[in-house]
Amino acid sequence: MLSNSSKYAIKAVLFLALNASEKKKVMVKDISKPINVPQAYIAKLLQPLVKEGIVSSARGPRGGFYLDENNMNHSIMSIVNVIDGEKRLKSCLMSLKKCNEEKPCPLHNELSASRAQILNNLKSRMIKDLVKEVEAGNAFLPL
Amino acid sequence: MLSNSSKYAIKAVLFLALNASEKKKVMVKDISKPINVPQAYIAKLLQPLVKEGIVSSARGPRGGFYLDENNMNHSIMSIVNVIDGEKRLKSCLMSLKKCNEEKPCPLHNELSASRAQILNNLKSRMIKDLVKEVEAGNAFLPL
DNA sequence: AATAAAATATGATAAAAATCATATTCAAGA
DNA sequence: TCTTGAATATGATTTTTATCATATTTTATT
Repeated sequence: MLSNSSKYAIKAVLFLALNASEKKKVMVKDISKPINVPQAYIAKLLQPLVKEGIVSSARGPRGGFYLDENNMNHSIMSIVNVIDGEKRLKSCLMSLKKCNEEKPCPLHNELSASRAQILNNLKSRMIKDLVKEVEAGNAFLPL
Repeated sequence: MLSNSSKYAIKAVLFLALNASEKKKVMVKDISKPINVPQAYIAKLLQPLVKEGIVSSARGPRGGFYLDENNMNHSIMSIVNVIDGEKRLKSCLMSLKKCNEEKPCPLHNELSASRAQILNNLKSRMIKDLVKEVEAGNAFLPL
């Protein structure tokens, strides 16, 4: 459902949301260790996120990555879409092109509801919402 | 969530359940075309399923694959487990080892319920159940 | 017994995903 | 303006997954 890369990206974004700010930028090497993802790998994943405005960055000395208010208003799904592309989440569980509500495949009926729940959730939950949950003590790191 | 291989395997099993029997065995080449999976590939996938008793087979002239009553009593999850291994479905959406009900990751709370639904479904639905749905006209092929 | 038709076993190749390495660009501070 | 510290861009390597090919074994049929 989610690629490894997407999972890593989500972890990195969440980590930044919780631990960085414009005043306190965090360098890749200081992201990679706590989220347990190779530095070069996460560095590469961050690029398209910066380009899409989900993460902010600054080069040079005292540079690094962080999230501002705007960045935090992106959904979790938007992260996945940037990294994995749109269709990964949208295709049916069995990847059947011809499967739809009128002519559902045998797995469709039972699974599509719970699947839709997951997708809705990823779409409607913003980064800031997850941050709030952690701050309220209802969810936890480390990632 | 499901590998390509698992999806193919499920398609093949379903196809056999609907179109083959001990009296009317079906050869790989006659499976591969309708389910739209390369012959050599599906042939390989069928082997472990035969070994695990999810599919029946016979060699030689008039040989082929089919499902008997016993075979049909396996769950969809059992197919996935044979092809992808047990842990693929079991690991958390984010693949976080430390994530659990006591210390859920930020995505856990909202997602675990719908996820559990899907898994339960795959576990409790037997091949014969899907066959019945198709026969009743509530679900459709082609796959 | 010999033949032919099928699955089975094994391994080779190709494609995609994940990981690693390095050169380039930009910005801050001296 | 020079140096240094950081992201950024690009590409190479490795690993995994998917796909293809072929030789072997089994069994029904003649």
